[in-house]
Amino acid sequence: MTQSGSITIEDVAKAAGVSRQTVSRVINFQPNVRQSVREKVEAAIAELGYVPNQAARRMGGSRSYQILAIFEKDAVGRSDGRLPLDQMMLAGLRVCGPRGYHLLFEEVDASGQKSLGDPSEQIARALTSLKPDGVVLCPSLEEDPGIRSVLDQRGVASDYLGQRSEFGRLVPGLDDGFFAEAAAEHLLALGHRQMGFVSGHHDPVRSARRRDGYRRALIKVGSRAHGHFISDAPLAFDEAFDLTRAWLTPTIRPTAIIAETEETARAVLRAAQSLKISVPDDLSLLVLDDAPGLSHCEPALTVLHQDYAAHFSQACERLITANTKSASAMTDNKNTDAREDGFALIDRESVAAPPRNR
Amino acid sequence: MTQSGSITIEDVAKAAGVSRQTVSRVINFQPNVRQSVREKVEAAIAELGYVPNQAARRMGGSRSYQILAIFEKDAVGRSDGRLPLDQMMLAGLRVCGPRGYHLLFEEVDASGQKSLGDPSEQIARALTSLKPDGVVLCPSLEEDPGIRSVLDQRGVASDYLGQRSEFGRLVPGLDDGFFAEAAAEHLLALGHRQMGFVSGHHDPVRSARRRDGYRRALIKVGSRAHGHFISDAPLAFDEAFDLTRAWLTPTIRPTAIIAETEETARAVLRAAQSLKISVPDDLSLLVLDDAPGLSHCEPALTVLHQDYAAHFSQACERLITANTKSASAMTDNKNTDAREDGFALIDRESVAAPPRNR
DNA sequence: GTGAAAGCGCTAACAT
DNA sequence: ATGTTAGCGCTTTCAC
Repeated sequence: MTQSGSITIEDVAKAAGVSRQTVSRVINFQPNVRQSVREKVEAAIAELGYVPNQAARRMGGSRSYQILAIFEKDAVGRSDGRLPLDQMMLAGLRVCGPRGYHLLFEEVDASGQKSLGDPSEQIARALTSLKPDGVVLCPSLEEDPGIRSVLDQRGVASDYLGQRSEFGRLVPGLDDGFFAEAAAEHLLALGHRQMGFVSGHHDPVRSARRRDGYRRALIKVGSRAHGHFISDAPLAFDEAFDLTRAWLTPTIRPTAIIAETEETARAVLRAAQSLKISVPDDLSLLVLDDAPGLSHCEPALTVLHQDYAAHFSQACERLITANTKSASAMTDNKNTDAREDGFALIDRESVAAPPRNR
Repeated sequence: MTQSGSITIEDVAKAAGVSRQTVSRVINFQPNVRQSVREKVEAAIAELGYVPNQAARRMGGSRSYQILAIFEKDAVGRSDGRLPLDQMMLAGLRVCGPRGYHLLFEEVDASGQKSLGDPSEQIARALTSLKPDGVVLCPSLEEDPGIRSVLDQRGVASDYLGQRSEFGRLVPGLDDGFFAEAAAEHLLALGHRQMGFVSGHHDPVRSARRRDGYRRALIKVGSRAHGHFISDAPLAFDEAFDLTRAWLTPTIRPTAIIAETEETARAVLRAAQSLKISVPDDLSLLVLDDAPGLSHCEPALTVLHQDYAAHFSQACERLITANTKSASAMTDNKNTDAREDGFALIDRESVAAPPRNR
């Protein structure tokens, strides 16, 4: 069926009795091709099993049908709130594939490798080698001015996971503050007022933004809990365990705790168990980071998590759309910003109303 | 510093006062360039910040510097023993990047999508579009004859995660039998004889191979436990819980259990707890699948896991090496097969000698 | 609406 | 050991 010696656009042109150019127009969905001709070409394509050669497209034209995702070495992984590269990739693949785009990942290592140069040089190299149509900068690379400027200089389209407003301006990057605020408000709505926050995130800056969001939510309803029940930095398991025990021992204690990661959540849970404090009857526990094992805790832990995969695929989509649009309509990108919230609640068994409300 | 209008091989040639071809030879580490000339060219490259254009290399030559990893939709993820795509990608990137290769991932969906055609057609399309130098077929795609034959026809180099011997012949694919055998032997060496095996793997075929390996190990030492303490199919949490309780209730009961996944491990642990059977004092628990939360169980769970990332990066490496070799030395690939075992023990707290041995 | 010509940046094959 | 000549398969630009 499929022949071995590559089938080129030339072959299709010949088979359809048209010029290469017409075939090119058809495969690129460009105008100025009569319907009848288009159909003839499409038939020839189907019959010959023609598939355009990616490298050749890049060579000839201006688009490369490649989008490049760049992430920081330490920012991806399976613990402490790191990015779920696997899920992001799957989501990205599913938007890129059908549109004929390919997705490439590149890791940059900020911790000064000598031979490779600094991160922006690494990226510059990748850009000239690959000439991607767009790049997705994963957190917290979007905050690196050196990288941003390389991208700008080259005029490479870039996008990010989410955006937030900072000092009244919209800046790229996840809105961790809003996210934590939403988490707190979820518990507030249930009636909780004495509410704790245990940090565990690998990125102290993002973690601090989350604590701010949590504070805002509590201040808004006039609770002073944020003065008492909050860790002032990301904690490891043992620290989180000790801190939680300290919170839960006195009579006045939180009725709900937000744990930033799987690890801290397990610590909180164990601390509660050690004190015979029942979850969720006496204490609600909300985790900001999902993991498969969380559904097999006793009780199963309720999670509100940032949907990194959705954020990522949306970034890919925007990049592709911008690329396609500018090629034809070139409508001004007024940045409609109908971005989703980008987080999702998985309601399991660890969150309930506070005791006095029942 | 770095100029915007692309710097090409031509620019370097001019700057170094040589021909394009000589520059090409230098960047490809080919022979027949005088040391002095080589240095002049290298200097020019460094000065101009030249980086070869990937697409152009593909167009001109026969190598594409791309390797394509293909996986099945349902075979990757974070539960039930699925492939850790993120870790594989990182490992792969780290071998490909330094050698100038790029890594692409492609998902195939066996569950008959109409528009895309069957898996081998999807792959055929990717192959003609990308012309990768090699492809890594992830489990259990290596068992699909249709896919293998597409690869063969096109003469695309392919490699796999591991290999095992089957009916006396070496076939591609992970050696799950040997792996489970090793797990059982680890416990056997500690003195366990009554040993259970709880399946939970998403792939029943691989799971069955593991159970066989476990059986072999027990038979080898004359234990009959494999007749009693083994699930006959992959189990979900509740089933694993019930089965384990059934095993642990009578007087004659296993002193060790191998759980295939995080989920089943948690089920076993809970079953033991519910029966007040202490782990590891009365029961050892060995898990075949790691997850971050496993180190925060009570007790922390000991894991022996297949190192998919290592398998994957080794496959990439072999592909690249073969590609490079054939370009210069073309030594016959006698398949030295110095492949690693490809699994690793993470010794935590859930495995100990059986009670009677202490 | 369609076609012809001219590259894109590189490497293979062949000179020299 | 080095240079020259052809392309690779596509898109762009510009004719028609």
